[in-house]
Amino acid sequence: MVPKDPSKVRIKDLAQALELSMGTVDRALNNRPEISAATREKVLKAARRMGYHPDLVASVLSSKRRLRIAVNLPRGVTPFHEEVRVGIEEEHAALGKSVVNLEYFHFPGLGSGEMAALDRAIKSGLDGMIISSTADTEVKERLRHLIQLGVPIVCVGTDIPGVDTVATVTIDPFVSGSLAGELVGRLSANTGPIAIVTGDTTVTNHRQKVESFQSTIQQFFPSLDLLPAIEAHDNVEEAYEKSIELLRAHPDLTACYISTGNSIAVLKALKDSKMLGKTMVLTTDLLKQLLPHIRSNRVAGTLYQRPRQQGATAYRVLHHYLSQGQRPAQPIRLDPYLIMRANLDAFLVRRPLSQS
Amino acid sequence: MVPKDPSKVRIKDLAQALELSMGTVDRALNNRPEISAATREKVLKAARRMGYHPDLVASVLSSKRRLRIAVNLPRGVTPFHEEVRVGIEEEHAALGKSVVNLEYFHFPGLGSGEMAALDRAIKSGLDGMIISSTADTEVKERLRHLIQLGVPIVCVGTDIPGVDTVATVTIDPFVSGSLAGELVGRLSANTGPIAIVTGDTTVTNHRQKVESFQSTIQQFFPSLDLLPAIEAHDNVEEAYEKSIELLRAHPDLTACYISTGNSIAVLKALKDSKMLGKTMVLTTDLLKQLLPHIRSNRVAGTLYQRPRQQGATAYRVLHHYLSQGQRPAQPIRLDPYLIMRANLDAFLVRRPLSQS
DNA sequence: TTGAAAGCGCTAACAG
DNA sequence: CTGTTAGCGCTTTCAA
Repeated sequence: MVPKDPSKVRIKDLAQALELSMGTVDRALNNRPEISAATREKVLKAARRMGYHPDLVASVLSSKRRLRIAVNLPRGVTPFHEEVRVGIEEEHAALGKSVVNLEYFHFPGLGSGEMAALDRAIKSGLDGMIISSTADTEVKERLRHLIQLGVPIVCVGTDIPGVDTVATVTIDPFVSGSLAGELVGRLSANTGPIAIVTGDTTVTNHRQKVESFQSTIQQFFPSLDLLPAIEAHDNVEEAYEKSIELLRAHPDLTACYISTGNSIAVLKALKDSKMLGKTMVLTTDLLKQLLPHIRSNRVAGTLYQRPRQQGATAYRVLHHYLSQGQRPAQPIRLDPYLIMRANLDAFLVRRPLSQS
Repeated sequence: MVPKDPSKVRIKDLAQALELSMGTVDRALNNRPEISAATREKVLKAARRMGYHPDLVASVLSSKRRLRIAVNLPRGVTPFHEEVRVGIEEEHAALGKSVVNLEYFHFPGLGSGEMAALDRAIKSGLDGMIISSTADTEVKERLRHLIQLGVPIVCVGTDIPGVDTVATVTIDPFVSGSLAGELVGRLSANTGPIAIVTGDTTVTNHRQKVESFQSTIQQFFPSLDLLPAIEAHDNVEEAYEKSIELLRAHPDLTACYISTGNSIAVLKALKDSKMLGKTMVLTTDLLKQLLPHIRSNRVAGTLYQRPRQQGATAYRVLHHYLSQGQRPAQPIRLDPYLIMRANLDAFLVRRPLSQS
């Protein structure tokens, strides 16, 4: 242990140097309204010159308020979001629960009850919000409104086109897509048709994955026959129907890259078309039902999206923005983990899968 | 924002309930000596009963001391450790510099000056320490002594056999080794000799990587001819000599997995033996000199060890131990990133490589 | 061994 | 618009 740095510049020091009161200095430093522009400038300049840095600990202790972060996520349907929630919770604990109040607003599924949950959250008053992607235009409208009111929103999992979030945390679509391309190219026969099943190409993140995958195949494996991307819109039926159709048109499908969470439906279509085990399959999620397929190599591998880390990072970014006012310059992109037959069990040891 | 929880139990509440002073309660709660065993028990019981939880923010603000964490790492030789340092620094900034004082004790290389740096650190007094692996028995002796004095030590990068660190942060050797095995098995011809170059098999982490790799090959690719592991002891000359020897004995080497940071020397040996581009190579680091080899596919891929994340995690774990007294039950293991030709550039975009 | 009281640096309520 | 002052919950003297 060591004594606190005595050379540290405090509000009191600034106040003395400028012959102002601590209250005034505080007002200038924290952008409070009750102060003249002139004094504010003077204070800010002095603060910069003297090297003032706010002491967050003291600030938190002193203010009788805590930040309120709302978490709007579907509950009980997608394992991805269950994991995201765990990550948020863990980071919340690590960063100190005494500073932030976490409040969950669940809804039963993507697109159902989302609006109501959002309205509840808004009504309860909040300083920031973590959400997952949404395609609902009405929801988007509300989000834009929230942002206008100055409430920062962090989106986790995908981006939301048309909504100016403070940050967006996703898997790196370029790394993911190009690695998928490389693996498909190397691990499958080097001729024949290659399919890619995605969510919705109006979502930037989805589109970038597709494009990276495609350009990797074109550049390094030109002998493969790249089929147009299939959009399944995160819908089980749609994914199944379109996959069946695909397999009818291409009964010799060499490989299939499922770039968002639709693997189960696609696998079912493969099975029903008697292609399971013949077509090389690369997925991006890690569901319980997927494990036997990976073990038996019917699924060559999965580019795990690390939902827990995504949740933790989203929380952290929002926390940082709320306490320091800095938003990340770039979208935040995590690198995927490659999980295959051999490393699956070593991976799972440290990472109990949530049910479903 | 929301008012602070008014139902929170404070020291003052305990004091009032027990008809003691805040000072006495504080002494009991923090294991200070100047208190009778009887009152201490009474206080602790009441604290538990009433659900008291210390407010760390207030505690830090009030105490005139800060934690002192020493970082003992080589400087200017291994890019790995440069990155580890960046990670430590970032996490330090994120977790609040006002709580901890970071102090660096550098030394010029693994095994040189390490002892002196350690002694300087010890003499300066410290609450915790982050170090990297060491093979030096004299250094280990000192570390054990430090631990006996109650100074927690977190080891980053590898483990230190025989030293009871509070935590050890490494890449997951099982995931890493088995994934390497899978990739070697799938991406190389399925016959011929396979080599593995490691550091030092007395280091648990190194041994586990080797064993995972071997058992994966044996289980899934039995037609490959697995050669005994080569130990290079993180020494450039040794790595080169032994590789040359290896290649003389096995001029048809199918693949080579370099499981610790010796890739450059091994690649030089491959080149000098005219085998570069013929033998499939899998590495674990990401040096500047390696990039052209990855781009040209002479190196099939690298299982990146994420040194920055390792540093950040090490800091975080130590911080947590120092403030909460909890040590992780298990060694902390990160999963590697697979980097290949196609995703290399997408990966580097967000991650400027340090020089050398 | 215990109690009383003065801060840590900042915020917020109130007065001017 | 600005100044004054009383805390936030805990630690740390200093006195008893």
